[in-house]
Amino acid sequence: MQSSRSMLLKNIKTLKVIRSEVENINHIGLSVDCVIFGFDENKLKVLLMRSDLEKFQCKWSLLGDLVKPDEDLDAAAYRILKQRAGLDDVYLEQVYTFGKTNRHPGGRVVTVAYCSLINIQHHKLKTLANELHWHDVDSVNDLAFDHKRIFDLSLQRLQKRVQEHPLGFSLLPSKFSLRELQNLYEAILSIKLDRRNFRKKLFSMEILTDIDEIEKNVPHRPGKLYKFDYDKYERKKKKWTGIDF
Amino acid sequence: MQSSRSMLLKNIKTLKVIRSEVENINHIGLSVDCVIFGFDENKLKVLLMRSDLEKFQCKWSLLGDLVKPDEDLDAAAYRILKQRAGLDDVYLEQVYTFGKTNRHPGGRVVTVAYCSLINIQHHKLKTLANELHWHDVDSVNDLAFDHKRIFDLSLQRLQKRVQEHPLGFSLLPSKFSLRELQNLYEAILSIKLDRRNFRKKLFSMEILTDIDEIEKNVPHRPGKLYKFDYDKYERKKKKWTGIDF
DNA sequence: GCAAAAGTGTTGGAAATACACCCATGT
DNA sequence: ACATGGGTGTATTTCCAACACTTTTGC
Repeated sequence: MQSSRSMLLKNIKTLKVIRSEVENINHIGLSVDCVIFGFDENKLKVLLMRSDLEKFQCKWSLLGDLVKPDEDLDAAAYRILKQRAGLDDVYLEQVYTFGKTNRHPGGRVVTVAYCSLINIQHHKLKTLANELHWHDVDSVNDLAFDHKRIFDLSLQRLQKRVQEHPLGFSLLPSKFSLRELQNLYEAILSIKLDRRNFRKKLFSMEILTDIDEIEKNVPHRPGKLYKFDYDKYERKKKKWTGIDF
Repeated sequence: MQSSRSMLLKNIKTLKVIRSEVENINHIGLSVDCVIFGFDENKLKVLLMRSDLEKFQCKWSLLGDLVKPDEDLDAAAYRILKQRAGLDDVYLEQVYTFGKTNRHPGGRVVTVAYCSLINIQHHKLKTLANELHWHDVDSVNDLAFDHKRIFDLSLQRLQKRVQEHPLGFSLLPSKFSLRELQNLYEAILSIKLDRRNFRKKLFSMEILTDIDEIEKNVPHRPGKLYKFDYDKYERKKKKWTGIDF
């Protein structure tokens, strides 16, 4: 105990030492990159802009910026989304942190990826700076920096999360038909689903409210419209125990 | 298009500008904290040490340190684990990044949490500096910094991951009885499982090899010992599509 | 009336659950 | 002999997957 005590003392650091290490020695830049998914024309989309960086001018990039020293990490993500795309009222979720020393040509910059799902109709882009616009996810390649890796991982994460939580609804208008919902899942997961089983499943979850309206102006029999009932979901959501791999 | 082009030019940054921002303006410390889980005496454990920091001397903390400017983030995690606990040959997985401005009293330090599962018998701690030792997970409270939050989230993540992937095996000796395996799952998930159904499930997965040995020195009928067969798992693991929330 | 998508049930198989008795070993 | 946990099987239920025809609307 005495020896462990002396080791403890040997290694002890004061706040001043830490502060000096951070300010004078450990110059690591910290940035946030946002991967914003949307859904339109039955396709999953992602929001990209032209890179700010001279070197990458011709390449597309995620929406990112350096974190300010007095800014919470989450706050930085929201600020960046607001600044880069004028988007507000959007729920962001942290995905992963990328920290290879050589990932940024301008020096050591570690980046934290955030992702979000938004309804393209409800969140009109308020700026088009840097040629900001929506791209089909399957046409994304060769992004600036390591953004392709970030994008790939975010998409993977989305595919998993969307199966575990009712995130998909935030990509749709608040009133939607079951066909739209199914198209969404098929697009995100790149699979085909059986229509009858899909309906059965969704109805049995009892998270949809039939609002007694139908589609308009479709060149075929109109479908019924539903709303997602968040409260019902909260009450019913399953606890998850059991081994399953 | 012309206006978007001019906006593009207005905002453009050279590498030099970025470098200067990182070095002169954005002083954000970056650290890694490791949450190391182990299993012993039928209890889930976590490795803690006394905080390095004067201010937190009386509190327990995770194993952490600042990331060096020329060190990959993952490498930093492995280095810290080696340095703090003498542990090698351990698989680390990134969990989450914590970035509140006020989380560290020594200034702005953002930390990336990593977690790991190790077999306490096979990885004897090679140092006891800072009173490093194993704590029962349910007796953990009031850690230094925001380490309790980090710990809680890591445990949550572990509980989830362990149901989706055969991670649990790395907490056990390479030869183990089904009872030990079941105890492990019960400890991690804090639930009771039916013994017969548990066996049935595991056998039907065909990921265990019967090595034709039995337990020794137990005060009751000895159980058979098994090994985890990673190759079989790789061949059989399920792809996962379907909605399930 | 025709094209296009909406809406609807049943069945068989697989997997999960619940549950109770005998067996092998150490003391 | 007894205490302790090891080992085993069956019946029931629940969930999932596969599958085809009729209905409603716009044109």
